[in-house]
Amino acid sequence: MLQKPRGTRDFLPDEMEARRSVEAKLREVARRWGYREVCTPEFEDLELFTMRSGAGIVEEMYVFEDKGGRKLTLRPEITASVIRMYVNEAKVAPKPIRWCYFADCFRYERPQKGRYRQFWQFGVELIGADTAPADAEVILLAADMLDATGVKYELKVGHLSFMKNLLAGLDPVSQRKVMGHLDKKDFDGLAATLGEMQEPGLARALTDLVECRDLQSAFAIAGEIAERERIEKTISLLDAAGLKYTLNFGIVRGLDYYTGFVFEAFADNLGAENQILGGGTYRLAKLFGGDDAASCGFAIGFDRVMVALGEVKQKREPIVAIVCTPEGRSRALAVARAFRKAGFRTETDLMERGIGAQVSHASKTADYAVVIGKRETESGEVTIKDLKSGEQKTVPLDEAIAGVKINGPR
RNA sequence: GCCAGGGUGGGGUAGUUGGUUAUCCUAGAGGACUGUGGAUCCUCCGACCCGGGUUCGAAUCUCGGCCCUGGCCCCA
Repeated sequence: MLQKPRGTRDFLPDEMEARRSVEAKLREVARRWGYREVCTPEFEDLELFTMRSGAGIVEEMYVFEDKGGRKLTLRPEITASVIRMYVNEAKVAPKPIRWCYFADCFRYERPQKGRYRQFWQFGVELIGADTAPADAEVILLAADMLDATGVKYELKVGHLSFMKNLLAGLDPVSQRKVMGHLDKKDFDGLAATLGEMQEPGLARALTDLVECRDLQSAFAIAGEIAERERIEKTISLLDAAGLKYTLNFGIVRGLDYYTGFVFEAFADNLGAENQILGGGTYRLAKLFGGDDAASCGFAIGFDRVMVALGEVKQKREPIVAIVCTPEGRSRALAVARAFRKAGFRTETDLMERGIGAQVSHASKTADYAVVIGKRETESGEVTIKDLKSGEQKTVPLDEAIAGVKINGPR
């Protein structure tokens, strides 16, 4: 039998309804903050991603050549595409630009809990606002969106300038190596590496910085930082808004294109892959041939949020099954039309079953059965049966519709 | 790429010191019945992940692959 490709999933209606419901909550929050949806191609020139992250990421992507010999790739993330789109289409749009997206991405990695080869991201990008209120808005929006889904998480906020300041004396290759240790909290490896570099004194400062949880201490450890005022202003805006977060100056996030604030959120109840959101401030537009617009954005790992939420009880709408005898069938269609017009999900028998078998089927798939037989056709009424309690009554159509409206799903 | 544990009808399972036609529940289809059959009874549908090996004989033992679950690496 044919199988779906490794790391992909099929979604049955129950799961799709749950996903769409969470998606709708995210969309609604984005809408309220003024972030409007954009859409970019599912595949892009390979160069778009290698330009930014180096040739190494080719191993982690779905790369292919089209019939014209173009090197293309299924997008592994969407920020790069959005910024390319900004440079191509919207350079002169009034700033700030507030955009969001919800779309699937592809990475060729080993699947595990919360990690799939096709996965969905809900992200936002704020382009062209290089201020403390801009940074604060994006971080607050991130929290607002996660809160809307009901997921339990911890938000960590950091800023790269502290670490950059401490590492300013090292060459880029050494910086990268040191940050690798810090990202993994590998302090033994850190001390060893710095020892080799004749910089043993740095180990203590970096360890302190990574464990430090307040701004004043961080400044004390890292020394004077040019962005100090901007950082303090942003943090005070977060505090004033009552945001729940912890400061963490060990967040690295690959550094390649992040320039200032970086933040991540982690779900409490996931496995090894528990990061559900990541973002920060960055400058990518210039790399893609545009102006040097400052940007700030994040992406939510939608599938991980769904895993973290687990089996959530969905609010369900009532389902009506029309049950009829052969002589009632044509009126049954009119009755079904009336229920649908009233907004209810309404299904009729397509199997030409007997009335008993229809009720039997309805009891598994619906909340109400509306019986249209010879008697109802003659009287002009309908018999409505509550499939949970078994109670039924024969009433005018309007009354039956009103009853479903009042009582809801059973 | 590496490690561990798994893979039996659509879902859930029994069966593995090798031995008839692979068990049961559920779901699905059909019938009896023809206004509640949502019951009861009957029938049908449908599985040993794939391939090689050992054997008279493999779901069972063995090797390889694929896939699943979780972990490592990575995580833009």
